[in-house]
Amino acid sequence: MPDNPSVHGIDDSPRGRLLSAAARLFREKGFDRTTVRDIAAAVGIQSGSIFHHFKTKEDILFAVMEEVIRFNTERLRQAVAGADCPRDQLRNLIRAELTATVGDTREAMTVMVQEWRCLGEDNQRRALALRDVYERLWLDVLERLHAEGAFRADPFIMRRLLTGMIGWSPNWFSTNRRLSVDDLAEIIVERVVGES
Amino acid sequence: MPDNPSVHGIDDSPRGRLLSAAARLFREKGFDRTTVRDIAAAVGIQSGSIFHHFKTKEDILFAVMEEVIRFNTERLRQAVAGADCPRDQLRNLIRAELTATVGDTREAMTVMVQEWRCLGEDNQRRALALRDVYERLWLDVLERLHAEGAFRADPFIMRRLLTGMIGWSPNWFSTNRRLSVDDLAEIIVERVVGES
DNA sequence: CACTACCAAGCAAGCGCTTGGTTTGGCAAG
DNA sequence: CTTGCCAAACCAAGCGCTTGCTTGGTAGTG
Repeated sequence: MPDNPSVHGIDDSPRGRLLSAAARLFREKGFDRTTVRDIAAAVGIQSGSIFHHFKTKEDILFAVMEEVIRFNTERLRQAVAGADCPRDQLRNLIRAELTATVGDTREAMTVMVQEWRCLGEDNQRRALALRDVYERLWLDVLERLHAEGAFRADPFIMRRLLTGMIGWSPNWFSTNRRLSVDDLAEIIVERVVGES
Repeated sequence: MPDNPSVHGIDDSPRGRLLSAAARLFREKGFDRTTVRDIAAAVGIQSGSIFHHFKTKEDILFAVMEEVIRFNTERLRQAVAGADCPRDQLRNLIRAELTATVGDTREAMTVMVQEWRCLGEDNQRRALALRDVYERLWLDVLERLHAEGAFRADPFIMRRLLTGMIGWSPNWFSTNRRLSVDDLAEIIVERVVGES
């Protein structure tokens, strides 16, 4: 029965332990290559017992995504609330999403980006609704910066470029190197408002 | 027998038609959710007949990736050769990779980014070797720009941010909108050397 | 005794791949 | 012009295995 470092924002009920293990496995091997037997073995139960907690395998994936979106939406809210001017809010947002992406919710965030299409239509719609709230927080700040003349490009497009830069980072960023999350955040800020 | 728009850089031999169909399906449904029966049906043959052309299903995936890397490495070479100063070379590189990513080799490029882990170890190493050549072309130009003082950040990191921005674009960029590939390329250039 | 959490066993479906044989197009010998 | 032949391309059938999920029952707790 291997131990499992739990993902931030998920409790350690049986259901929670299942979610953390699933998030890790989904990231390592992908949703399709992860079997319910893998997940069960990771928390030390029989494969059939999973279906006492979740109706289907896809429901596990959706639950992982739902938890991580809710947790990080709250994190973004505090990031915006923790600064006064839009420029500092942007820095906080980038730090927050970077932390989510390469830090404490890394597993689940990666899963959310990469395994989107493994959800059925209904679950995709439900997840999209949650994502809209999340994206609104970004756009509000970016639109304010744009209005101030901090950058020329369309705020929607700027957000897409940011999503790309930040979303790709788990593929190369390593925590134990010279570059810290704050360092990287600063570099990304400069991609938006220019090197001062 | 449904018709299949062939991917650029792939001929229309039986093998080539198989590759184009596979690239499209891999992108739409992912490697794991695409069955050999799907691919066979897309080109109008029996599932078993596929293994006359490829030893395993994974070999099809690798072949798709190999073709697209070779084709686009050549494209990058011409992009660099087609400009004199590093700044124009950068613009050409961004245009070229954008074209590859949202244009003619869109299917195969997306597959290469997303289905990397579906390759076995050997094939991953072989693909990585091809990618190194591709990345060298980028780094040469970025290092020259950095030496000129066009930007402060580490060229390696700058390349990673560019990979993220460009690699994410197929998830939102639409060909038939106001924004052209060249427009987007210009916006991305400005993320590197600043808005003039 | 009810409730949550779990086990042991296994089913039906779908998967990648194999097998042995058939069709097809080109091409040189008679 | 015909014939014989070969290799490439393909078919029809199905094997062995894995998959998600079901079922019927049990241990522990308040």
